[in-house]
Amino acid sequence: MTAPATSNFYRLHPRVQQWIASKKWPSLREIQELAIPPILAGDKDVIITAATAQGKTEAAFLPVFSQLVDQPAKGIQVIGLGPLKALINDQHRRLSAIGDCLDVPVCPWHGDIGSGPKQRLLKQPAGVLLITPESLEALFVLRGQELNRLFASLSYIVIDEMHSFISIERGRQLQSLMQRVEQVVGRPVPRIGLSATLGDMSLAAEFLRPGQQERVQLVQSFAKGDELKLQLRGYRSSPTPDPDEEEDETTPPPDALDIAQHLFQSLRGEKNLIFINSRRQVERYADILRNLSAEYRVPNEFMPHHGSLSKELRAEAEEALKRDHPVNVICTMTLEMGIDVGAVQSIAQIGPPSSVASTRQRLGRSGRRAGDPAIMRVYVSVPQLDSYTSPEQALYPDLVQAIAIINLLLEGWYEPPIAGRLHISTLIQQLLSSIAQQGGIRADQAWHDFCEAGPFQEMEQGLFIKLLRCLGERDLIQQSQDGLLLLGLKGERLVNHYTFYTAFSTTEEYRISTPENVLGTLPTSMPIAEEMVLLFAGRRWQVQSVDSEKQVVMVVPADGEGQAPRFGGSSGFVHDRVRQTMREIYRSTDMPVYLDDTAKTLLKEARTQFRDCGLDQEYIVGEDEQVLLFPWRGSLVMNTLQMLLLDSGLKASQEGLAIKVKGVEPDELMPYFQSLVNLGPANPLRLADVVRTKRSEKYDWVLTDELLNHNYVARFFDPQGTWETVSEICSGG
DNA sequence: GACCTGCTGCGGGTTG
Repeated sequence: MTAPATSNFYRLHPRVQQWIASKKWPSLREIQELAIPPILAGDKDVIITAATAQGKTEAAFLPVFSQLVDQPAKGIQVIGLGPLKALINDQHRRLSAIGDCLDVPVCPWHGDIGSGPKQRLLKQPAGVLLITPESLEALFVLRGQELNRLFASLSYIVIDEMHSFISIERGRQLQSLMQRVEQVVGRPVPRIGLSATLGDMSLAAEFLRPGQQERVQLVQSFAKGDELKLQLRGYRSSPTPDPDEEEDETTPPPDALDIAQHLFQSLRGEKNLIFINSRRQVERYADILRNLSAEYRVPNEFMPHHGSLSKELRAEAEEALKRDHPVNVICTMTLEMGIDVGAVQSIAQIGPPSSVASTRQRLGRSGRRAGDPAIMRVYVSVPQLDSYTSPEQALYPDLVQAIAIINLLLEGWYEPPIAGRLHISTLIQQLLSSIAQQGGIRADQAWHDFCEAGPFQEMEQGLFIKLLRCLGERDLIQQSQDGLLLLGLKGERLVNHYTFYTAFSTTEEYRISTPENVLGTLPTSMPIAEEMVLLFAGRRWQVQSVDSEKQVVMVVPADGEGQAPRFGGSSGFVHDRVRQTMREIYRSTDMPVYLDDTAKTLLKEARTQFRDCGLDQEYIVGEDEQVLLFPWRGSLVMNTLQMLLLDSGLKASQEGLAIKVKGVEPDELMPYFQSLVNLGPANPLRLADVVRTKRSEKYDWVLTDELLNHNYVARFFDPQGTWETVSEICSGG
């Protein structure tokens, strides 16, 4: 150890010091030093944030273990929550290495863990429990009466990859579960959150301890990651297809062949990750690259990995990454975090990334060995301009979005958490779960625990009462003589099914299978016919039979051209800041150094097209009988603005960066916008009536129109931001 | 044209 005498190292328990000494680490990392005092103090919540591969897990757990050795107790002392089963397995491996030396048991608990270890822990609760939010939910529902015995001496709650929970249903469930744990033990338990990509620290603190940010201490290391090597490669795609003609689904477009050719030449013989924005594209590239390998008579080193592949096929790709052989895995966000893939030489990203945070997360997969640079190649293609190209497409939005995201990444900015969502669906789950856990709850107590002093602080009391009434009418809950809320018949059925434990909703799927192996799943929304040739799991298959009853698609290996499945789904939100940065890039003349020659030429063209249609001066561009409005804002403002226009009887649709309005002239829109400015921010609830499809969360089917509207507008509208945008457009700023 | 995550109890068979 080269640590100075004042090092916090010496505050750790001697047995923990011994363990560290046995590892022969040259010294503790900065983040590991800094985390020791606040965690040992045990009177505050702590956020630990540092670049990837800086040892955040150890930063949290060295002082946590120190405390456990210092003050041994019966019962579970630490709950470690993680977003992925694979991550929990990985943490278990790393932490039990320490725990074994200190006689502190570490128990993994999730759906793939057999009943043996679970029963042993229930019989003899001790040490560290590593668990998913869903499995913790199951413990509350099924073992409500035993929780006190299990958790009475709980000292810490640790959340791994905290960013992956923030702003989504699962995160709200996690917050609620932490609060319910504290209620069971009757005191606050220090919470420790770990992440590399938290945008706004005060909002991250708000997530960790809602309403009590002052309790949260930030431990941040500014130790820079290693060098970053970056290239953005530009490609021209084929001419925009005639919209009247059917798209040919089986022949790859020339730009995809060019990109695949470059991947093939530059990545073979190494170990790399290739990120693509959709599962369909993963399958297309896997097919092209397999064919290239066959053409050149070399072994295929490209394997697909995405969420619709079976566990076995995914494990195969993961195992290949761990072995000491060249392999390139083509994946969606499935390999953004999770399994330790070891050292990969580089990251490729095909198509524009949609968020800064996920790009940073992907980049963290490369250059993990000290001294190795992180390498990322971004491939973006733009359409060939012809008579079908719209002015919006001629701005090459994909290219400029990729540049905007890279620039924001280099500035160190990440998307902050989204505030204001009601999460009514998750509140329903938590109410039902809490009733199951305790046998019944009082309405006023539930209001206090979940909303007034709990994680659902955006709910107003009036709305909460309406929700209880709605749940009563739908027979999810009922009220007993003495005023206790109990489960209704339907509520009972929901809670007793194993799908209850997840907060997020899922779509119906077919299983796709050969006589020997399950390959994965396909959404039932996809039209499938017998004889059809599909690209799946990096190979070609012919459909033999479809069993709609058992929901199974049987396939056999096939030759010939096939098409990649459409998996459906919706794209992620783009943040306002990304769109505003895009506008700055169009207006600037700076040429980013990481662009290749084609990308430089394309950026120059995009800027010329931006000026030529007057967007350097105006927000609205006229085109015969229709206008394109460029608000330079993210998804929420775009949605709100589109609905405002539709509400006024205008034919408005979203076209990438722009909103297209048919049948008007630019001059006619300005007086309308001026009236919107004068009226002030719109009433979003009235606007929600315009929207036809509002169900997206798990229990939305339960809600009355009024509750559904409230839930929808809190999630998909931004009236204030939209009013500011319209004001900006009117003032010409 | 568009991501991802997760889940229990129980019965019946096999193996040590």
